[in-house]
Amino acid sequence: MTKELPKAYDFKATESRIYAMWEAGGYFQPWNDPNKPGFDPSIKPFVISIPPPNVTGELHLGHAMFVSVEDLMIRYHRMKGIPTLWVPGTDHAGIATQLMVERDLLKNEEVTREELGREEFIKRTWEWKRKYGSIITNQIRRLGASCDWTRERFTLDEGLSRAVREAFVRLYEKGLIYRGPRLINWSPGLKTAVSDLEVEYEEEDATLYYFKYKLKDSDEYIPVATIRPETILGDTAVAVHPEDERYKKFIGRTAIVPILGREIPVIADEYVSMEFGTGALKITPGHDPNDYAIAQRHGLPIISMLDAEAKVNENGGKYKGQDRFEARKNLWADMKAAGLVIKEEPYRTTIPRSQRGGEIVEPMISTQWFVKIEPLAKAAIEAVKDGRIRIVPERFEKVYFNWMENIKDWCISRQLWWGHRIPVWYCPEGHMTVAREDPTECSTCGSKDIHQDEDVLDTWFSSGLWPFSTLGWPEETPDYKYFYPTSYMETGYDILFFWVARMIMSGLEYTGQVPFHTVYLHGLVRDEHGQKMSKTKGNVIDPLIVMDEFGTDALRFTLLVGSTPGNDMNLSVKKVEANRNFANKLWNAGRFVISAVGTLGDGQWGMGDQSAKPPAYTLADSWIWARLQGLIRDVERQFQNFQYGQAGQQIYDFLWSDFADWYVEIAKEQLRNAETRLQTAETLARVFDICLRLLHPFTPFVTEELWGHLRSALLDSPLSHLAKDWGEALIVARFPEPREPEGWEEAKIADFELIQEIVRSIRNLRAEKNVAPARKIAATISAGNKLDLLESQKAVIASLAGLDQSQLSILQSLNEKPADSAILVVGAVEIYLPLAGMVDPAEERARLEKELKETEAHIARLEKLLASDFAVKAPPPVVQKERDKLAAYKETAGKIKAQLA
RNA sequence: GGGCGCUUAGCUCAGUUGGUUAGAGCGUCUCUCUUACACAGAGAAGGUCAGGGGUUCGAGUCCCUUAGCGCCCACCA
Repeated sequence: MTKELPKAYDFKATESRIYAMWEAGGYFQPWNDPNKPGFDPSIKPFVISIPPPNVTGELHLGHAMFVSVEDLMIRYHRMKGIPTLWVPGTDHAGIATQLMVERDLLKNEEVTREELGREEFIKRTWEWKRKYGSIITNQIRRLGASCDWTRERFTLDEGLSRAVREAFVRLYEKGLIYRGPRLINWSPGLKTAVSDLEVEYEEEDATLYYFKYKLKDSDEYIPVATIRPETILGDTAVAVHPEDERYKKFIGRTAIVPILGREIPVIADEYVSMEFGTGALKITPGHDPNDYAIAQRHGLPIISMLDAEAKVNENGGKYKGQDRFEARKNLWADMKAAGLVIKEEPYRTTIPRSQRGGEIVEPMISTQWFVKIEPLAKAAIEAVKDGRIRIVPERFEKVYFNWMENIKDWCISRQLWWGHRIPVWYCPEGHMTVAREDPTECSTCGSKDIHQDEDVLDTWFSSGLWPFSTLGWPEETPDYKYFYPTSYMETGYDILFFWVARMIMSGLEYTGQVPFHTVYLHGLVRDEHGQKMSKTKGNVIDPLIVMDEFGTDALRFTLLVGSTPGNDMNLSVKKVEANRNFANKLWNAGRFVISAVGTLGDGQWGMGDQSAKPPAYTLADSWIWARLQGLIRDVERQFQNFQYGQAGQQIYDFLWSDFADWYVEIAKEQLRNAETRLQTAETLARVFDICLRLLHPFTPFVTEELWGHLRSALLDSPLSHLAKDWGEALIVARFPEPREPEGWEEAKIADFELIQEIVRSIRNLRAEKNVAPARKIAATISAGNKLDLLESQKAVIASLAGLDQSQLSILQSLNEKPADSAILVVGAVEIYLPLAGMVDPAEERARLEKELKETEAHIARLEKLLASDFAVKAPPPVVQKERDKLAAYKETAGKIKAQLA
């Protein structure tokens, strides 16, 4: 006897215990490990690198989503018997972490990072990381992530830092990294350069300022419009279109910069649009990318007029020291006073804002480090084009190509402290020493007076190396040799460019191989109405709270089922609740199966007669088995096609509808019968076992728990042979293998479906007539050629339809119709339910007539169909199916007509 | 300005080689605390699959087109 399991699944008592069991049991580590004895290099592993969450992060639904999907992929492959490795780790997240520590310092110690100094600040940040870095990884554990924590990495740890240096130096030596002054995106709040990707363009209300650009020695002027008047201070030309009749005459003349009085040329450039604005353009090469390009073409000087905090610098005359917006106001007022203003008008335009701080990004000239990206991009495009990398869903390949083909050089230096410091040293002579190991002298002149570049690298530079740096690269470690390249890269489509594209480029460049062969992109999780979750909107769903309330399995199942690759999903707590109910349903189905197995050997049912010939399986036994085989085939196909949601949905439906609603109900009856008891318990156990295996990648906790109970129940029972080879934990049990359908399956399914229809039609009528569910009623069935089938299923029909079996007679045909009966027709089967006092002949007639009408409509439709080209052009099996349907309808119609006659 | 996605039951969504009565969950209505489960069971109502056109024997599914919504990319002051 197994001990009684609680009526409701208690996930709280289960999850942490199960997870600890897995982790302690070493199940998360690949069974074929190149660092251990007995390693076989010929077995191909399945590998995923985790998208490393920010080390300072707190769990959100994005994490829950990727963990759910990746853990499903990993568990599925592990259960297929493949050596499986999921490498976990965290990202140092330069800007995010630095900001967080700075804020903390300011709050708690009222000290800025500058006051603290670089060295001390970094020390503090490491302390912070040590203190809080495990929060996120523990939260990921809570989601059930079966990653190999013995291989956990951090982007700033020693090995990865070595990888970053190696990568930098190699690129530099190849001439693919260069340093120089360029127009970059400057974030004045963060006081650092950011890459193009880190700038977000939002359409906002702005003002378009029109003013006069006076010409030298003349009263004439060129009208010019701008959104940022303060940049007038950095103007080095006024440009017009060469064919513009209005301004042609001014080309080559000199204009006077308002207030400053500087003299600048009027130039002609075809970039200028005659239709837009005033048709004349002020050129500020130091603070605008287009102007910068024009200045390059015309050899114009470039003036920077803002400092690192976006305050006007010495080039701005009397506005020096003013903030850019302050200067805008003041300059404009002065120009107004000077009579240079034409007008202002409201204008909608896109404003560049920092992805991180949110403040307006300023284009500025600055000396930074860049990666020459084109050769890298070319190889990365090729890898997807020739199929070495497949992107799922496929439409993102187009997005990928579009971005890669228009990619610009990547600004990789950041004026931050928290990150990988650029491995370049300068001597007083200005020589650069680029080295893998910290040098002690200048490699050119030997000077000992060298200092390292102050900047750190963009965080994405190190995450771009993640799939191989975590495995030991640049060392040819056993892990690297065996597990690289990895298999799937699973992540959100929102970081396709930031991360995926860069991993592909760097993987190809440094390792000469694609870092993974499949990219699977999931969508974003939104709230139940499709709104982006945000703290300000207050619609954030916290996965931790959801897990507390409904359990991890419920959350995982919700995220996996009902969403489609690459599509955003709307999540509501209601859905999670529904899936908590599913976990509970599974639990209780399990309790039933376990108790059925557990009571086998106790003699209560007079069992133990091993000499008796094992009886044939019942129709229900065969049916559920056949349905299960179909399910296994479907699930396998869907896993191959990345249709995890579909697969989960189908398992859900099978479990709830086929297994629980039908088979379990029938099993209750079969368990009461000594002849069918053993086989029923066996079928219950075998089917349920397979369900648990199929479901385990989706809902690992409840399945593992139940499987353990089922296993021990079986081992204590006459069915112990079933569990003999099960092993100790479901996590490493074999995933069901699909089999070719056997010949008998289809017929058994059809037979059972007839029984289902009969039962359903009786239930339906009972409900219609308000027959109390507990009331057993009599019935007479005219079975025609289904006599044998129905006779064999008599007990099933009786118990499921609430009939009194002793008053249920099944005959081939009736000589006389029972009086006072409701009549149901299912194909060729007629069912008479003597419901004295409840049957109104007129009502009955009306019901039958309605049914006849419906049936005849079907017949007409099918006859028409079969008379059309369909019969000749459609594939024969499809046509045959319709013919069979028609025959069934005709039979029904015939029976009803006879009743009505 | 390009590109992509979405539009299916009151709500949120599935529906991948096109197969003929379109599914689920939640919600609604009626019964039932039946010895796995009321986090449940039985039954029911509810959709011209955004509009239009086309291909096909057959279209929610493929093609074209229109509209609405959303997203990504892009240097028009």
